Amino acid sequence: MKVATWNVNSLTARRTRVEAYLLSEDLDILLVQETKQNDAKFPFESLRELGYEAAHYGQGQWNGVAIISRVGLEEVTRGFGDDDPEARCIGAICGGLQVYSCYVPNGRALDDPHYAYKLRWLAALRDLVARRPDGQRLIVGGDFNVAPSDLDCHDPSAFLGATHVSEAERTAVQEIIEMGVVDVTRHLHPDEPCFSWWDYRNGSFRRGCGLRIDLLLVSANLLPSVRASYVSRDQRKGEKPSDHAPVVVELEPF
DNA sequence: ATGTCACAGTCCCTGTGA
Repeated sequence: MKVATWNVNSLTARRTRVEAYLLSEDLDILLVQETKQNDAKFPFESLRELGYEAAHYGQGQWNGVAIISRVGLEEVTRGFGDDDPEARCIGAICGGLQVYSCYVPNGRALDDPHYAYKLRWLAALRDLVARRPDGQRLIVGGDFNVAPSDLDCHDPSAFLGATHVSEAERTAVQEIIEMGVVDVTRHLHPDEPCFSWWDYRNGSFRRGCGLRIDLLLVSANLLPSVRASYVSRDQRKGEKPSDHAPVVVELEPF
C-alpha cells in the first residue's frame, strides 16, 4: 500500500502531472491540497479511466482538498463538522485506513488574524485525531504550513519572526503528534532535511533552500507496517511543477 | 534582486495570495 500527500497548487494547472504521477509512482491513495477549483471542474472522469475514485471538497479559486484512491473510498467527511468556512479538510476510509487530506492555513504573519485562525485550525485537527476510535488505522496527510523543527528549515535564522517556524505553531503540531500519531518521514530519516517545498522565487530549489512542511502523520499502530517514506523530489523539476513535492509512505499489507 | 506562479477581474495588465 502506497499513500502520498501533495499540495499541487492548482489541479487545473497540474492535472496532467498528477495523473502521470499516480501511475508512475503506482499510488494507492493520493491526498491532494490546493486544488483551487470547484467540484464541477474536478477531473472525476479522467481519474476513473485510470482506475481511481475521488472525493473533492472544492472552494472555487482558493483552497480545495481531495482524496484519490484505487482501494475504495467510503464515509467521506468534509471539514471538521464545525463552522470552518474554508475547504481545508476532507476525510474518507480507503483500503482499511481512515485518511484525511489537510491544507492548514498559511498564517501570513504572526500579527495577522489568519495566524490565530491557523492555531485554532490546528487545535481542531488535534481534537479530530484525539477522538478517533480505538484501533483505527489513521493517516493524516497534508500541507501543514509548519516546519516542525529547525532541521526542517534550510535557514532558521532567516525565518526569525516569521510564520511556519514559530513556537506556537510547532507546539500545535506537537500536540497533534502527542495524540498518538507519528511524523513518519522524520521518524525514518531523523537526520536528513527531507524538504518538501521550495519557493518559486530566487532559484530556491536549485540552491537547496526548502522547508519540510508537508507531513504524513500515521497512527502508532501502523508503524510495524511502515516500509519506507520519502519525498518525490523529481516532481519539483521539469515543466510547470508545483512548488511542493509529494511525500510518500509505503506500508506492508495489514 | 520585491527574483515566481496561479487566479479572477479591472480581462493581455493588475491586485491578491502563497
